[in-house]
Amino acid sequence: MNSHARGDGIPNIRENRLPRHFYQRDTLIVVRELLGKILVRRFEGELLSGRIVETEAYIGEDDPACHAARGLTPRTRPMFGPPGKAYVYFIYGMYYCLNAVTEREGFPAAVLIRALEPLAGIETMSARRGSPRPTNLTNGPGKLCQAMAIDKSLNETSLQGEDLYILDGPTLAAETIGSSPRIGIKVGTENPWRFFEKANPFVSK
DNA sequence: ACGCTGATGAAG
DNA sequence: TTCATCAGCGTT
Repeated sequence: MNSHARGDGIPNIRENRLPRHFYQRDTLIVVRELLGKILVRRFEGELLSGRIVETEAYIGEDDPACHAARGLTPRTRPMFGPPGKAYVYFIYGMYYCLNAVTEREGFPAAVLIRALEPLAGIETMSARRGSPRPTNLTNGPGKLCQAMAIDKSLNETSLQGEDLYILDGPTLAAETIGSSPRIGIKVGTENPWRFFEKANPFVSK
């Protein structure tokens, strides 16, 4: 029985979680297919969720913008590990960023989740963000982590677990996906490895 | 355009 | 131990 055929009208959330093999593929495929999927965070008994509308790919030790370009260190270890786990890092002294680890174990790569379209738990997320407008809640990698209470305690946790996971959803049509160089980096700008849903107001600035 | 803020890794 | 760097954000 699949998740749409339970007969009780309640989606089978567990079975809808993206499996590990979704992530164990070419990062340039995963970075596009993650658009439209649903990021879910269980926090203090409440489910906070949002539809992924912007992502970036960081691919291997030869990508100068990838943290793994300096090799295996304590910080970058999650990217060298098995796919389907979270890589959460602290940046600029104030913010966290969430990545989904991709590719086979031993090949360091990940997809940075840059923006969400808020779905559930909007009241809680607004309060955590200091009550900004809905379009200013999760339109940036640091903002969405603040809204969803994602910090280093979730580093290296499975994305098929109970506290943080990504649900399957319809893959976006290619013509609705835009791309550009990645944001905030000074190297690797020749690669247009940022992807976003065109004309979506929840994409970052 | 700039200041906030602290982890990170390289240099010494 | 110092130092430069930094995949961000908010305010100016």
